[in-house]
Amino acid sequence: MTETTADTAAELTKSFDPAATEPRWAKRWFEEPFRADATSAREPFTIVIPPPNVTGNLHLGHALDNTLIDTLIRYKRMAGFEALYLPGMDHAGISTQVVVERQLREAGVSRHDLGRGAFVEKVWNWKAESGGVILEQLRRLGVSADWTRERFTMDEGLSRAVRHQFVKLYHEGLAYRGERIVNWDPAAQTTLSELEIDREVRKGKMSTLSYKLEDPAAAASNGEPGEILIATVRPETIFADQAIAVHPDDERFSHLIGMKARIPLTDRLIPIIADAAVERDFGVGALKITPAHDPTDFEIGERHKLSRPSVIDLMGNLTSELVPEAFRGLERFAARKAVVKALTESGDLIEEKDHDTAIGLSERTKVPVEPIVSLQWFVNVKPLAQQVLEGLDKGEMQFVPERYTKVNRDWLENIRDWNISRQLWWGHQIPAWYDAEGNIYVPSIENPDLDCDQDPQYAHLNLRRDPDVFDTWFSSNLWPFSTLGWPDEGNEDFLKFYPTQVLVTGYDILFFWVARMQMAAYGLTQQAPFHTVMLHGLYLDSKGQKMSKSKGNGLDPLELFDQYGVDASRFAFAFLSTGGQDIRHDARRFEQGRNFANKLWNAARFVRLRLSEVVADLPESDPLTPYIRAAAEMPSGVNPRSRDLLLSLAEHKEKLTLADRWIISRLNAVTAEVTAHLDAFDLGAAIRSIYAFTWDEYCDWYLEAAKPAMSAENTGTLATLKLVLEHILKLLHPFMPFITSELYQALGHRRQLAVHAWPDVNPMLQDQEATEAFTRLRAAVSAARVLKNELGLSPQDRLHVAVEGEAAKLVRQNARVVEGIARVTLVDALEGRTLSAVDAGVIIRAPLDGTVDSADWLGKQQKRLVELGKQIKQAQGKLASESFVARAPAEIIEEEKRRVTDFSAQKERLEAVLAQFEE
RNA sequence: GGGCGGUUAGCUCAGUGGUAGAGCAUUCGCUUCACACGCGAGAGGUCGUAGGUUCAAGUCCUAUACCGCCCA
Repeated sequence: MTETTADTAAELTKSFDPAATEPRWAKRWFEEPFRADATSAREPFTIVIPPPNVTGNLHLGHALDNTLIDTLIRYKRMAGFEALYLPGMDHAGISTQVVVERQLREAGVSRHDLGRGAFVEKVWNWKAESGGVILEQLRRLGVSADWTRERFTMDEGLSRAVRHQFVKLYHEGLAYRGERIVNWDPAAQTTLSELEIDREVRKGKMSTLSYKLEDPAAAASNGEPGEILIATVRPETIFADQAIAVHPDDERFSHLIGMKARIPLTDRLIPIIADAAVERDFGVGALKITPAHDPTDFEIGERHKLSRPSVIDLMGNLTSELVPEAFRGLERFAARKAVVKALTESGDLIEEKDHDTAIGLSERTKVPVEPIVSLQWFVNVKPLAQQVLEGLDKGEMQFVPERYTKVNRDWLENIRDWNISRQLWWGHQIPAWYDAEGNIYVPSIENPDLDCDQDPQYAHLNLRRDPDVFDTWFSSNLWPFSTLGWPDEGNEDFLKFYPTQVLVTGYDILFFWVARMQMAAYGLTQQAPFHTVMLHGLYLDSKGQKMSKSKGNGLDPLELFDQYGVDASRFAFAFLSTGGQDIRHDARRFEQGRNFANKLWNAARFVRLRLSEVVADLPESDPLTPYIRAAAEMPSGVNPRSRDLLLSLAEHKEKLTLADRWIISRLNAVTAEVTAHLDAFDLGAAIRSIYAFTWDEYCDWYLEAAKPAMSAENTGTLATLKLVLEHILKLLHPFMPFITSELYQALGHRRQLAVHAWPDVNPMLQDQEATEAFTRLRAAVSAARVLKNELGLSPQDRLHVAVEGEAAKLVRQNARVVEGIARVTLVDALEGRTLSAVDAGVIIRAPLDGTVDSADWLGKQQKRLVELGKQIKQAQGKLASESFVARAPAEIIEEEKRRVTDFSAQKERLEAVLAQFEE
């Protein structure tokens, strides 16, 4: 319906269509990535992404993570930093191997049929074909990553880093091979890390068993003479018992310590020992100690020098000389039943009661994890943890929110040795070799890259390489520096971009990943890997529950992108992320983002439309003309820098209306606010601030106030319209990169918004006078609107109103604005009875006609009077208090005085208005 | 058992010392020439409970209840 000539730019569509905009920019940002320049003089700002699994799909946690990262990166890039967003993936040892093995199984082959070399090749092929979907999904999010620096933990360089790490730790004596208790997955036949285990509470039984004392004359107070009762949830492991433990201060048992008792169903005697780790309240107070099958028992066993025979094999079956023949070969859960039955028959089972037992399930195979003692590679991480703790003491790293510092510390202070070997084929094979006697050979510090079986000095030994690979965390712990070229510390990327500035991730991997990166970084690079750790909460479903595959309550971010748009989703993520709090999914936030995008789109559309209508009539001599014209005739080469323009507008206030001056002043304040929030990593506060300014001030008030001044001669207003919009786009760009890029281009800019400078804050732009005056105008408009509402008028009806009060003059001077926004006509005086609305400094009167229910109206005004009276009394009360006047700061006292004056004036006026109804 | 977080409008959440906020929902009125993914005007909270500090407490301290998470 708007008449546009052929040479003006294409119109923007009536509403924002993410699908028409987002794919174009996403493609561009992938094909022309934001390459960080290691040779620039700019200060670096680096964030490495938490590498997702190569097998993974994008879930909301990733989307949240990367939105926050990209927001910080885009902000810092605009603020003049050499910003590097480094993407990549990890090889996810067990998950990937499980995926490929499943495929093989479907084809009727096992990995053993193929052999190691061929299997690993298969995995690489799988990766090439179907791995890394997640990075493609990530691109939809519009991240400004440097894709030329994409890394994978199995890459040559990163593999070399892993090898160097191991060699160094080995020669320092920190990496060692030994028998320790590990988490064993009997189905996958490998050890697991804690993160690969799902903890669940299941209904189980706690059994009370009777162990007969060697000395029948002795007696424990918790049973019959000659026996001691113990509690256990795993009766099938009694054959591996090495002791019975009681608390040293527990008087029920103190006389028994040092005695022996017989394991039921066997003839074996075990000692009764005292250990403070025993919980006196648990069960009957005494525990059987089975060092080979329980982590706590293992530690107690260490303290008491107990041996640790195992009765459960790697398949999860009972197989040991210690096991009576009747149970030998039984699967562990079948064995439990059989043992319980036998104990019942022998009378040694005293009681069995329901007990909620925490069990661990293998995340990949869903099989209960078996703690077993096994010969594995471990790292003694205590010295490394110590270095991290010292770094924390020196303030070399900060956590946002700060409270996580303590969690980090506690974990580092109570750390256990780390099992790093995995019985898998996919991963970094451990560079350790063994000779016939079992002696260990590891490459030298001087030449870590030389395999021992290739080393001439070992040629005669016929060395065999350890078949195991490292835990995936043993490579992802190097991520902040292995991705930047380490161990080559002379590498220009490493020199420029390490250490990184911020790490953004969920608090759930604080221990697994963050702490391990800290330890690796201090150990290998002698410094902190990042200055700030920004932790966000978990993304929960709308009921507040964790999302999981087993619950089936997962939400697909890609569907949210389809439904609301990516910008809207990013808006929601930022809006919802406050203070590391968990985030409960709320579709309304996505709708809000979508609506906001549309609002902004239409504001821009409106501004462009109006500018294009007047473009032909713009005065050629006016320096603002080219700038205004550029917005209407895109793309244009002539588009002065908005920073300079802003300053020149501030210097030439005569070209500006009150509204122009007000919005520029507000823009300046909001820029300061948003910048401060971003610097404090409070992205939620930043986006809220931009949202409120854009909608409530720019759209609702400024655009309306500017409408009467949108003609060719008012170049100041025309320029302000465009200028403020451009600044909004800049402030919003880190959060909503697609729509802002699109609109910025539509305002006549050739270079994409992402590479433009972040707006400055300039005290010169503050305009207190304009702000106060415009606030009065707003009050007048609101008052007039209230009257129109009370009179039941439709918006088009031109109500005649009169203005009184101290701001009356101001309102008359700006009659055009007030009349335009409120759709009223200002008149000098009104006759007869009037309704009125009273606000700070203004009173708006309108003639009372027959349509209004005056009793209703009067009732409302009476209520208002009472309210005002209360406020006045409250403020007066404060001022009457000696202690308040003596101790409160002067400005607060002034504020209270002002309130009294203000409210009293309002009250008086209202009373005067009401007086006319009293005849 | 130890630690942490939460408890604010019907719902989901902001708000760290100075007159209680947002989005949605709700009531009334609007196809007002950017936007009904919208505009205008309303209604709706003694901020879990009990003490305390302070001129002033949703905000700080102590205790307590309930919900959730982490560690053992």
